[in-house]
Amino acid sequence: MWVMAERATRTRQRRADGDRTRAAILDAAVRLSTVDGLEGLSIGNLAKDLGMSKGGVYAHFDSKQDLQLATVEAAGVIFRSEVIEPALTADPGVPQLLAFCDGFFDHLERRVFPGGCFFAGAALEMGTHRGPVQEKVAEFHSGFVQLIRDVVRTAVQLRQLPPDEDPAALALELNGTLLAADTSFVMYDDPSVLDLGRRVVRRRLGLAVTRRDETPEESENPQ
Amino acid sequence: MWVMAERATRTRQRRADGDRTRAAILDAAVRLSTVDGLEGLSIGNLAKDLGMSKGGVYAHFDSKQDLQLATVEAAGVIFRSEVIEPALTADPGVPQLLAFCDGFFDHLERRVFPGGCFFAGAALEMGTHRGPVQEKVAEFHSGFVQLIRDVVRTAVQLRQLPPDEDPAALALELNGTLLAADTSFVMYDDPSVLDLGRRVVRRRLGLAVTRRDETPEESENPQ
DNA sequence: CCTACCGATCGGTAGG
DNA sequence: CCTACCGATCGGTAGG
Repeated sequence: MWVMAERATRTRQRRADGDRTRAAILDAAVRLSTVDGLEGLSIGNLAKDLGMSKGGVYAHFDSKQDLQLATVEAAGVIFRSEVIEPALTADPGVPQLLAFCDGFFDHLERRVFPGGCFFAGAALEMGTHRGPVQEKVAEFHSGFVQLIRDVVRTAVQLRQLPPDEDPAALALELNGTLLAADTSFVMYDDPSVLDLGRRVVRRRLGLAVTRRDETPEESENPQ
Repeated sequence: MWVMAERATRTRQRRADGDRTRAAILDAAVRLSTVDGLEGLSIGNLAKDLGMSKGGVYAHFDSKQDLQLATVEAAGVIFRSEVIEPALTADPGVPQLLAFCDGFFDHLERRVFPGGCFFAGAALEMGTHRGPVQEKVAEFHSGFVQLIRDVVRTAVQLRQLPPDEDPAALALELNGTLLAADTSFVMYDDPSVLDLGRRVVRRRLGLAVTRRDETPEESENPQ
């Protein structure tokens, strides 16, 4: 009896170690791939970063593509927990839209990913290389855009936005502002573009923008 | 006398051949790098694509970085002639802003670069790799953004846009819409997102958006 | 999870 | 503009 228990414990322990190692590999893979890209990520570099051998990495992933797929998955888990889920606790409609965007700017500023938004980079890099990895990135991207569209639709129903507001159009605008801010932030390493992004989003959602040099009233379009 | 003339002709001919080869290399380099990235671009692949040897490529470029710098330069010349310069023939202010954006959407649709906007990809890829290449990409990027800001300022002066319009904010919004459209276009290979982008830009610039299912009057914000 | 190895390709050079 | 080569690294495998 104790033999079986002992063996079960050992198996559980070993699996737990394996899972921890796998998680550590993926954590490093997500980090490195936001800097070097999903293609630029190499098993050799990854192993060196972790202080282990290439064979050790291959014990957890059958191929580079397998590693890339798991890396996209792991990045999605991080993005969901760091950006999407916190924003979903805000009130439905415009407050949630604002929370998505602010959460995005914040995750850049906190450098959740050292090379900027994982999915912005992955989308442009893998968009030209059709295959399972591109499909997984596209799936996440379209899910995020669809989520924004749904919340815009809710905001319209709640009369927080005008009835003719096109959800797809506003989703493109908001997503675009996030992408442009990410690009400038990565390029110039300057957080001031994130403040500009925050102001743009507030104005577009019809919210007051407080700046030192103007009163909220002046924000109204006088035409 | 004829010897010098002969030699000059030969030299000119040889230089012309060399220039033509160099231009052909850069044309292929721009094309390949929008698909594989500026780092993913390899001298071997480039030579194979051109049907020449690696040594032939190294006869024109001292190093990969030298090739990358020339590739960014060549992409800039293409982007200027295909997008920026045609737009500058439009009337100053809002018409020029519209022309920049329409020109950008058109250059995607015409597949001037097979892998989408060269600079969108290059900015995200090289943003995390500081050096001469990143600086050249950043220089072009900031020049484009500055150009948009200047034209917004002109539009405000011409009273085509409200006096409180923030040039930096509108530049971020327009640039963002272009980036979001590029990302979706590359990812899903679907030109319909370009039409969505065109509508978004027109609306943001206060221009009539004609759609089958609504009159321009309905586009006004009823709040 | 390791060492030791495979063929292919990388950026780059020598010499012509 | 070519061939022939360099050391380093790539993704991946074998065997333990």
